[in-house]
Amino acid sequence: MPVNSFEHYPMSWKPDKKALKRPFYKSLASLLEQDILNGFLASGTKLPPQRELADFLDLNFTTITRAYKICEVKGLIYAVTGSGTFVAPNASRSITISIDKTANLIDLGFVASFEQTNAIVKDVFHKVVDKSYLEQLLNYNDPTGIPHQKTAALNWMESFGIHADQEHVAIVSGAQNALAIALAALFEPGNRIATDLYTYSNFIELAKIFHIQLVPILGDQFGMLPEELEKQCSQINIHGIFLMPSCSNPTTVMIPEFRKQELASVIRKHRLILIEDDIHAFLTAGIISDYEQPMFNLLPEQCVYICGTSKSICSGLRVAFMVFGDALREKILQAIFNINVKTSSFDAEVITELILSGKAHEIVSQKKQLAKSANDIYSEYFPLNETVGHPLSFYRWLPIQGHNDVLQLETDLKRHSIRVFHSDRFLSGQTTPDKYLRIALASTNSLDELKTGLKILKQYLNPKKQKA
Amino acid sequence: MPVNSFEHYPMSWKPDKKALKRPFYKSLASLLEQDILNGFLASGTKLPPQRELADFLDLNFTTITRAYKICEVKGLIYAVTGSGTFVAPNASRSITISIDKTANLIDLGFVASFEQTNAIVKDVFHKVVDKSYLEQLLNYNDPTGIPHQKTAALNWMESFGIHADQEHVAIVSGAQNALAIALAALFEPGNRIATDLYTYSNFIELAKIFHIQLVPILGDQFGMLPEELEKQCSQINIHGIFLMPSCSNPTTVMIPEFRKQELASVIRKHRLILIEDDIHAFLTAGIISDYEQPMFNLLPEQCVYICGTSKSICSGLRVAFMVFGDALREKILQAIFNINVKTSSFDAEVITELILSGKAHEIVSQKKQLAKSANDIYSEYFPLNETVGHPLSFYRWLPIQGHNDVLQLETDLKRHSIRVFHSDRFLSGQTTPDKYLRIALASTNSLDELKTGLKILKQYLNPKKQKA
DNA sequence: CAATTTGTGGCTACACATTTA
DNA sequence: TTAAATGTGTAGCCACAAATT
Repeated sequence: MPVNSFEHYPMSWKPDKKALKRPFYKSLASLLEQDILNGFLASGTKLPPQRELADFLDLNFTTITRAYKICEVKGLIYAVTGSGTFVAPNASRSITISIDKTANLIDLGFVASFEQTNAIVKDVFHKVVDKSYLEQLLNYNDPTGIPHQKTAALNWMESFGIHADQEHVAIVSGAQNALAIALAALFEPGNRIATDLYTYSNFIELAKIFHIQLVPILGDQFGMLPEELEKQCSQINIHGIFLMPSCSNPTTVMIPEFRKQELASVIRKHRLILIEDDIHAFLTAGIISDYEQPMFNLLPEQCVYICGTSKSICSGLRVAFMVFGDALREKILQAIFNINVKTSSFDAEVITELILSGKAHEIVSQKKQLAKSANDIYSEYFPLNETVGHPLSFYRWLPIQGHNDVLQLETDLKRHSIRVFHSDRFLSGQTTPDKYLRIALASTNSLDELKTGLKILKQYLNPKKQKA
Repeated sequence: MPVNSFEHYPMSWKPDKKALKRPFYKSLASLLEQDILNGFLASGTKLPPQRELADFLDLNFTTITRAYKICEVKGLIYAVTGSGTFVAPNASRSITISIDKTANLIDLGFVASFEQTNAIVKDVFHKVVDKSYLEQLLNYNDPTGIPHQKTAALNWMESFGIHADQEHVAIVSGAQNALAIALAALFEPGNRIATDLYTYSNFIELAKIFHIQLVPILGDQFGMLPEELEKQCSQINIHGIFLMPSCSNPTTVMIPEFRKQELASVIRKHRLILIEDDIHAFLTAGIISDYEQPMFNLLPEQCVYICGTSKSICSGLRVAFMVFGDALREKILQAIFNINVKTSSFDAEVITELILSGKAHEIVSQKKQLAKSANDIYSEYFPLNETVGHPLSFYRWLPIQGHNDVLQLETDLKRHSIRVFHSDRFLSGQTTPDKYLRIALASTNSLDELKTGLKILKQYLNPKKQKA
């Protein structure tokens, strides 16, 4: 029997003692999961401390620890030593972001890539199907890419500062696919990966699939703070780190060279595996003055560099390049064979042809121009703070106030024909008081439609000013 | 201190007590892993019982359990209640099978798909690039397939007995990719999946990646034995089952209708999730008299049906169809978005065009003809046992004797310019006394090359007869 | 800065199921 | 058939680390 009565000290969660079956820890975890998914326990709710709940249920407190752990690994709750256990921000729903053309909405949510440039790609298809070696693209050969395709890939990445050889590059089916391969190849369930407080939501979901725990690290305008990373690394066992130095998703933060060096030194010291998603390299290298090199160059033996072509060249062709050190090579190749077998050599050939013919550069400059225009339009509605963020980003990070109910805000805006995502979707760990919206600029059918969307959004967020 | 001295009772493995650091269980697991990977402990070696080792190391025996468990999940060892713990057959190497054109070998190892038919595919490419809607294939839209592509897919599968609607089919990047998606979507680390004793080696590796334990189930000439499945299910908690009813890889066993019914009833009773890999449907439906329907029809709500087009139509275009019940739909779609984002709409369009134009059927009949010829050639060298196995299989399962050292046999044959895989690569669990070779018939550049290969192989396996 | 709260991780105890002899 | 051997799974105990007060 419990020693104390808890009737006077209300606990936020009082599971029915009679509903508990053996094994207790599984049964309790499933009760908690149900109550969270059914909405009885809202995001951010503090759960009873382990010892208190144990006393209430007349169990040993480590049995509660076990139950809480199950829910934590599922991403339903998170625990902070010293302060307690809380219901996670995105506990009750998936935050995977995918395209959605079913409703007739102005899409400021999913980040596409100014699909207007795809007309240029069309021509190249004709050229590729007339190649004499077309038939050689249709078999199982060269699962990581045909040599001349890899050469083109290396050529493409050279302008971003990447230097590698044929043995240390592989062609995979898009950047997201590369992330899945990296997680499968290099991490195990229960491993921890450091990320920015706000990070790419599909990476969060991917981590959930592989049961990898994300450890949010504080940052400033220059990206993740090295001393915060150092602190976490010295406290708990962290295995990897995920960064998008050229332009973080969703915050648009660029990491300058000095910060890259500092971070690299912490990463080196603690032997973390760095996953560098450089999907925005084409918007940054040679354009932004601070940009010197990818972090891969600083840590070649403990880094996977991922360069997707969906944002820069063509989204429908699912092609990305992975570059990796020799120490990681074998594992990554195995994971590629097991998850993809190979990537369509035809798709890779079209990308190759686009690169070699110079059309890829043409597309990139068109996309840059479109990004410039879209950002100009954006700044008409929401003036940019000059000191923060990438000027050509395909999305913007808009601070908002007084809209704490994420689901409500997104739903409300849908009623106004706008699809947009709230910052809580991008939270890698606990919730924060600051709230934002990520506004995709590259997904509308035209810049005019973008204008319409931003106008509606502004009116919604700030109705008084608009009326005046 | 240990109570007994073990100097007189030699244990197969005596870890150095002094090398143990805290935490003991991790330290011990890593010692064991090292000794297995370095070859000090050979496949099949019986490890000391948990209690005995605990006594020797002066630890509690459940600490040993933990250490053993870590290695078991990694696939290094396997435990059998009552009889002990043993080093796994494929502990010290990856058994992923991928194409390898680097050496100049006759490939009887990797199963390709008579790539001679790819010339037919070439023509269709020209037709597709001239489509008016080509540009619509180059964006992020329709991540699970464009409606008319799904219609073609359903059309294609209808002849195999599959009936489903647009909402319950998705296009993914090949059958192996579909398996990865199914495992990611529907299972968790530590879950168990029942398989045949010998099963598709890349599925074994995929299970390792996702930390899913395979439970080998005995079978006979008609496939897995329902009573054996029932026995395992009632003993331990099994979550899923993997079957290739049309033609098991590597054994070429076909499951007849009566056995499908029996298995389905056990699967239904224990609510297993069935992963049905029907990559050989095109060789079976309408050809083999026993074939009536896929198991998906018997268990539509708890089955993922996977129909790859790499073996039947074209291997270089990475396209497979997944069909699933409503209960599994949401999870599978999420996994597709997270692992692939989407599959190239262009590749899917080529497959669609091949299906709609009837060229796919033309390819299939050519492949069947080639398979027939290849099997005829095979039977000249190794007479077929009429009662077992698929007559048109792209590979054969050859019983051998006296070649227990897998690595040695494969290496020896490589020296004779033959690439071939030993049955141990396909073992889902403990080792067996019977030994086989899987002989791929669909991967040589010509049927003549196949003849040469089989001749060398026969000579190697049976030198005396050859001399006579 | 010390005491307290709260979570983490590792080792032990033990009941139980299956297999083998 | 029974006893012994052997692995499985759950719960409890405890030292400790971090954060809060």
